[in-house]
Amino acid sequence: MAYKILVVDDDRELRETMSEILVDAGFVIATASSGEEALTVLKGQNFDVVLLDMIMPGLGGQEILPLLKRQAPRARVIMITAFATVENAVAAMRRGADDYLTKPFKVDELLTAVRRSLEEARLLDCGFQIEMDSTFSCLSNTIRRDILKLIDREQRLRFMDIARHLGIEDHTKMNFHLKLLRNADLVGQDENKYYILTPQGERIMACLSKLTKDNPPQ
Amino acid sequence: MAYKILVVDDDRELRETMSEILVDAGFVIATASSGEEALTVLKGQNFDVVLLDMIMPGLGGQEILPLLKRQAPRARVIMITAFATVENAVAAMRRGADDYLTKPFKVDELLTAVRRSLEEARLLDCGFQIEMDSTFSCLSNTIRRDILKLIDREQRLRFMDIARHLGIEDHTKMNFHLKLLRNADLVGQDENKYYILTPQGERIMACLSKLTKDNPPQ
DNA sequence: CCTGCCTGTGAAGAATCCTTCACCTTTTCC
DNA sequence: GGAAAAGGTGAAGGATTCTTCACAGGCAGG
Repeated sequence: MAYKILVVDDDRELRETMSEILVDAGFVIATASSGEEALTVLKGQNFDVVLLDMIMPGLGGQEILPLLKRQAPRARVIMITAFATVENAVAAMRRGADDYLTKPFKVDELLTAVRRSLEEARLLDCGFQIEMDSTFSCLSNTIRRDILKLIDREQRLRFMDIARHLGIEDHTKMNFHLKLLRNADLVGQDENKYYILTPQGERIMACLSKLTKDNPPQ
Repeated sequence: MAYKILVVDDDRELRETMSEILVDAGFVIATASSGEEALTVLKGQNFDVVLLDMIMPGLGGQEILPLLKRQAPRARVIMITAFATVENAVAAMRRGADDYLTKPFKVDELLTAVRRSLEEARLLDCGFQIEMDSTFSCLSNTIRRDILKLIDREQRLRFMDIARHLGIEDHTKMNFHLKLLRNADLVGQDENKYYILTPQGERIMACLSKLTKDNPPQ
């Protein structure tokens, strides 16, 4: 399963050079000579990485970056420019680029950046093959979300601590919800039976904290 | 409700200058003279923005950035350095900094960066005051997730299109789930009764697409 | 007008989820 | 050792959620 990379550059020669390097390295390549063409190509297929020139006639890299991210949110984007300033680089990253390469670059730099992006994508995705049904049905219950929030804040808690914190006097009820959380692999227990978040649980909470604001800045 | 900013710098003079500027601008400031101290301060309270010097004795900005993000995922981090190269800037952004400022900076640059970060945080948070129960209980059901995915892909669909796409022969069943999705404000209908995603629905799907990979790169 | 299809409602029953109760084992502490 | 608290199980019943069925208005085309 070779990784697919889209090379977007108006300079035909550079496009072909990059393609050659990447093909030699075992990647599957498609090219586009403009931002508009890139968006069309992206409609048809999924890419793992997009190499995007900043400066192109018509829509430049800066302009299509947000469109591209919307079209293919899972693709990693590496911006390429000859015009490297700190401000430009920061601006590109702020807009959602994942990495930034300055022309001229060495073959190794290109390959390193691509491989690193792929590696990061793998880390992001992977281990994250969630059992959606159990995960979301866990999250659909207020008590369970409160338990998660509490453990997330306190790091490690034991059974009765959770019950008291949340004012749940019936411990069998707690147990019922804790069991569901354990089955969904969102919480686990350490060697001393303290309840803790699993890695999955932590990721979910990180994601959740972006969707809510229950501690608004006072 | 003034915004709270944490200034982390080992240079006392600069720390005080920045504090003064920011206090004058109406922010509430705390300071820390090292990475370690910053983490301790962060334990006690929530900050909206952290200004973080890259180069400090002991733990430098680079090292504490991930710890800081873990400790306070909602805080926006602006890195500060005298040693500005494109590589450094890109590296800092890749590690999770939200912006990057080079010393020496003008008063305006500092204030602009801070205000922009706050603005972005507001955009991220806000409009996103989800009704969690209904949202998650919607997402906990496979059929409803499939409906969302389908609408997300096709943009606009009418009732029977959805039913046929998903192979649901009983339309009243579809209707039941659609009603829940409408109540949770995840899908809506346009003027021609086509079903579409609401802004909320789109945000949720964007978030979801990061958590799953149902179109793995072939 | 009538027929067929699209879209929708309300209600009854099936399936699932949540709570509660009775009961049990393990740990902790006096 | 013994009492109290912690931590856990299984089963019964109530509360929700999901499916199914019967029914109906709106709208196209013959």
